[in-house]
Amino acid sequence: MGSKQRREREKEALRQEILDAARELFVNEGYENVSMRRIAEKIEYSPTTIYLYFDDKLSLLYAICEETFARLAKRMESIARDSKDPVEALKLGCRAYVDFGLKNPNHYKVTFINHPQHPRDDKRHAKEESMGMRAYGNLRAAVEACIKAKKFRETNVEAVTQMIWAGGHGITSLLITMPGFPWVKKSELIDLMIDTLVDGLMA
Amino acid sequence: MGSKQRREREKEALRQEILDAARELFVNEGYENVSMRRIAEKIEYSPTTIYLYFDDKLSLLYAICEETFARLAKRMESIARDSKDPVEALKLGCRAYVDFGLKNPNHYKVTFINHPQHPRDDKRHAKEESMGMRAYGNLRAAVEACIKAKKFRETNVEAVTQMIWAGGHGITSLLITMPGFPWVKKSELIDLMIDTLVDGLMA
DNA sequence: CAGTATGCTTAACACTGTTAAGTAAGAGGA
DNA sequence: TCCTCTTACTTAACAGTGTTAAGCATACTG
Repeated sequence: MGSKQRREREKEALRQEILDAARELFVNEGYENVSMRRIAEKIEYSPTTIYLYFDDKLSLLYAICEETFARLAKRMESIARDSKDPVEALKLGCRAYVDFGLKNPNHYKVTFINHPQHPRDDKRHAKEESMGMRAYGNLRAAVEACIKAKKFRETNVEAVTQMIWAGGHGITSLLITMPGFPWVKKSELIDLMIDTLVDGLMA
Repeated sequence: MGSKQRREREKEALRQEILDAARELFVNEGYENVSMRRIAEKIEYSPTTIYLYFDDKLSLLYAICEETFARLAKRMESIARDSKDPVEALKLGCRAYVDFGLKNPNHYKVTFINHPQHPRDDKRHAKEESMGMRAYGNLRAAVEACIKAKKFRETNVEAVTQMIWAGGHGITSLLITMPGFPWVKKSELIDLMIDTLVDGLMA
């Protein structure tokens, strides 16, 4: 009886179909501008069908964010591998992070800016953010490499990592959420931030 | 006929009452968790009465944000006045900004993080953000003073101002939106950011 | 072939922001 | 004082939201 396996395959396929539809809508129009009914319409099922595959709208979002995080983490890892100089690697990693955010603004919004948290959110949180933690770990490793190579002066690795993250996030999020503001050239702003932070950390 | 004036005074009083109720609810529970009906209930009027005083929910929010901005701008200005050293003034200003955000997280969320923009948003935007621009102007002036005093090396004032803002905003927004993350001590993180940026900018 | 489990849908609930229409009270003029 | 008209507010409703409970076929199992 391969029928059971086939049905399970079909179930998984529909799950993916829902995910794909939701991702496209979320990314193009933003999380809160997309209704469950619209997602359902897109996949040509009834709205309630989605609830057979996902707990709620937020879970749908979390699942998509995980994918996104995975892509980001992968990119950061390949940068770390390909670079020789640890400082250069860190800089490239930061740029990659910001660029990633600017290229996927709605994704970024949803994962880092709005970051809607479930009411009564326990193990769910930790699990969904595993990929995010992996990306954070990459950044931390890059910082640690700079310190080990004596390029940075000895300091609290955790704090420095978080500060650099905050620097990148600050630029990314402001550029995304306030597009009407008279910003200077984006790349100038990004480079200035990264260079200034790194300069300030130099031994 | 003083009756006309009296009625106008009463109208203004109700407007303030609405604003006060909305502010308290927004600040305590967050913008999107508060419904017009709840605000109405609090002031003991029907929900539609609010629409006689404000265009919509977002306008209510904007009005409140203006007040908040004004407070922030005032604080920053007094810091600028009281400090002698321009670099110290800049540092204190940044700290004041971050502290302000952390002390009023829901206000900060609503003004800087979510920053909901009206669809078909023209002069409204510019006007509502006048106070924000004033605060930005203060920061810019502080940066300019550092450059004029030859403490910072000559650079693009606009870019440096925006970078510093992004640095402060990055920390503030991350601390607010991801309270579950294993952050290092807040004050350590804030000081590290400010000191590192300023060090990186020093002549 | 009967019975049951599976996968999906229809209908509904309790909300949301917002608008149109209606009502009651007070002001202004004769 | 009486009538009219404006002002301030309310009630009812619309169109939408996320989500759940109940029902209905289809397909699998004994």
